[in-house]
Amino acid sequence: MTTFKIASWNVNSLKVRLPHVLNWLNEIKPDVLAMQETKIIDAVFPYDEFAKQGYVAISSGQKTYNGVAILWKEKALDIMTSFPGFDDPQRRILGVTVGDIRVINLYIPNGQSVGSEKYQYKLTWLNYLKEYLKQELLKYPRIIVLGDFNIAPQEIDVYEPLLWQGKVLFSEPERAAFQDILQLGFVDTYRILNPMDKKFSWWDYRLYAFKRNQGARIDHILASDALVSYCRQSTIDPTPRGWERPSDHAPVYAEFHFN
DNA sequence: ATGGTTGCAACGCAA
Repeated sequence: MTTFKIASWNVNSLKVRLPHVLNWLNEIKPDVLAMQETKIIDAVFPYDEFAKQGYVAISSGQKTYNGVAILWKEKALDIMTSFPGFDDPQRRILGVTVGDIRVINLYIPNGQSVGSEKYQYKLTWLNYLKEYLKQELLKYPRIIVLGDFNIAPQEIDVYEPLLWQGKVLFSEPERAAFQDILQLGFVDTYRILNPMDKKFSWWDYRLYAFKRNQGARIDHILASDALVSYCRQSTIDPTPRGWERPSDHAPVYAEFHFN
């Protein structure tokens, strides 16, 4: 029996959050950590700090905004950093393969507000994602798609559905795009294993949102149909959100048990 | 209540 623990965390600046990330890795010891909003270029990525804890890092970063990275205990192959035919300067996707598992780390655009240019970019991005995942499923049966989706899939995933109605992160087109992705052959591991739990992964920095637990579940770990039966646990860990100078997102992680 | 806070980097932008 081997267990495989995979995590995702929007760190909102790896430079600022590095101590939190190192502490959390030491405590939870995931096999893989996918990070978003690293906001750091590859040349100054803190590879050595992670190597001390036994992780190899791959970064697809940029200055100031966006940036994704994956930590893994083994060598990763088939690195992918942008959709075919979409020359996007924003570093938002990182796909890697280790063993027989394909991992796709996402920082889906926030969308700013419904109807804005950034919202349109988000929907366009989601279309490219759908096409890409469709192709990936033909190549790899075992896929984990995880990251900051910036989409709360259902009413149970926001603190006050009436307040969120029609708003960015919860609008119908975004939620429909999320369902379309599941339709390709993926399962939201948190929701299938915790059908009634109303827990959040992100809280706005403003207005004491975390203290009031006014948040949304927008960070997800999807498993392809071939992997779902091996997933035994999918968790949100709100603890680091309460630490000093936190990210606005909590880490999430899922555990798979293989024979 | 159309605010509020954080990170970046530079006096605004993105989240």
